Amino acid sequence: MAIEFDNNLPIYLQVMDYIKKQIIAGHLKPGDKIISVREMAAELQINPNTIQRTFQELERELIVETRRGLGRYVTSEETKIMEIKKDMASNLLDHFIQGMQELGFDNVDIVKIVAHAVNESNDEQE
Amino acid sequence: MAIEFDNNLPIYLQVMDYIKKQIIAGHLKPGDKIISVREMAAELQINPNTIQRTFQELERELIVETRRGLGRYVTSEETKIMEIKKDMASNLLDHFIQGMQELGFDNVDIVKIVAHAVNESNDEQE
Amino acid sequence: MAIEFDNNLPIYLQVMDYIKKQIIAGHLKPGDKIISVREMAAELQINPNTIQRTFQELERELIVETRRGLGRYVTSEETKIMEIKKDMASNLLDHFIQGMQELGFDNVDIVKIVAHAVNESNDEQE
Amino acid sequence: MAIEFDNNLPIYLQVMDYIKKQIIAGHLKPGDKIISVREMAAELQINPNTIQRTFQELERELIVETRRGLGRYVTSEETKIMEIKKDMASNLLDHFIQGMQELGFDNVDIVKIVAHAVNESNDEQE
DNA sequence: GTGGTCTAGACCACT
DNA sequence: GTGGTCTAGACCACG
Repeated sequence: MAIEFDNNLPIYLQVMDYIKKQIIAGHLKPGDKIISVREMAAELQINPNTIQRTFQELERELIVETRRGLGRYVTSEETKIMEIKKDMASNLLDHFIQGMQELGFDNVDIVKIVAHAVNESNDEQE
Repeated sequence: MAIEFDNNLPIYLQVMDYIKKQIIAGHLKPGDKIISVREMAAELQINPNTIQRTFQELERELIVETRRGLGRYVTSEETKIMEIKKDMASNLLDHFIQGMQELGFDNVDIVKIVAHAVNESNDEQE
Repeated sequence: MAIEFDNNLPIYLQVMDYIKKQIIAGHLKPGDKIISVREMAAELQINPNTIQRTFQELERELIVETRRGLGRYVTSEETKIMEIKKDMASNLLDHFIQGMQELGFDNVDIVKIVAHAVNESNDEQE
Repeated sequence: MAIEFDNNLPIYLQVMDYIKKQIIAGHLKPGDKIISVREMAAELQINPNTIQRTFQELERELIVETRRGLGRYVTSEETKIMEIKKDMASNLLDHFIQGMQELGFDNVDIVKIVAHAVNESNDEQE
């Protein structure tokens, strides 16, 4: 449950990312109640206000909804969740490929490198 | 020549990255003289203090060296440059693969997605 | 029967307004018995405590009176009701005119705009 | 420069409104530099964080833009400003007319009342 | 000097 | 108990 924080990025953004991934991975399902701000703050060892900020932003992105006095819930719109997954994947991909190209790798290299890395990670799993 | 800045990341880190990529891509060669802080500040529309900070860090990483009275130069150690390239590529790769796995893509998916994206980027270039 | 709540305003104030309007519009007449807190809470999808608070305030404003063991009733003083109507209208009017003036509309503009809006609303009704 | 705050509405929303009106009224012109968060906080006797929140929202609405280390500026897009004016006027109008209708005033009444109020305010000015 | 973020702790409306 | 807002004061990156 602990997040490894990157000091160069606002915490609330990193927690947003963390929660989005929890949703996409299915650990938080559409319509699920989300633990309270105070609880999550305690678990992640972060100030409640920072968690509050996190959810404020997630709510603005329609990923989460608040019910007065009851708590917060994951949006029940499955399409929204698929959309987030696509967006996040697409961002990762663009960032990676553009970065590799700027480092002078050509397309063939890039595919090879990924294939190789993936095989290694396979070996580890076995 | 303008960098698109991400407001959520310190500018000096983004400029460091930019310069490293210039070196690795060969636009700045080992031993090359680097333009002055003021010049670069003007080009990138950034405050000279921030550029100064950038070079301080690059110097700490032994990528750049200052010769008193002469200016700043790219390190002439080619091995150092190869090392940076490897580091940056490795960071990109790890970040990408870890992220994709957290989103629930398996290894086969990941390779497919990259291969597909790379082909598209080929088409654009033609 | 559902109220559209403005999240930025206390609910009990919004329900007070709603009930006052019901009285003024004649849907609740002087001396009428008011449905129970529980019933209203269920209808408006609000917690009974909040409805309770609403009536407390309405009682303080002498718009509603509690008869022990019998329930709550709309005040039977017609003058009181006229007074409320005048107050609410006057508040609406002041708020509107002051706001429009702050936006730079002069008096002639304001009358024109209202006349125009009212005609449109006429058309819709036909 | 002092705002009369309504205790039932978040301060940051009231300050947002205040600033929008300043812009629409021309006291803040497109492209103008806005006084610093700390300064405005001192003037309005509000905590700087609350002002910060105000501008965060105004920036999201594209009414204000931030230049790193330099300060905040009113958007230079005049169309945006006209748009805000129209929105705010339209909100005021809708709120007023709907409210009056709910109080049982018909369209003719409403126009009469506004015309009368406006004449009074004219008399005061003379 | 500027804005951006974070912590700490408080009060409120609502369930 | 929940979330929403506000205050107070701190540190950081940037100019």
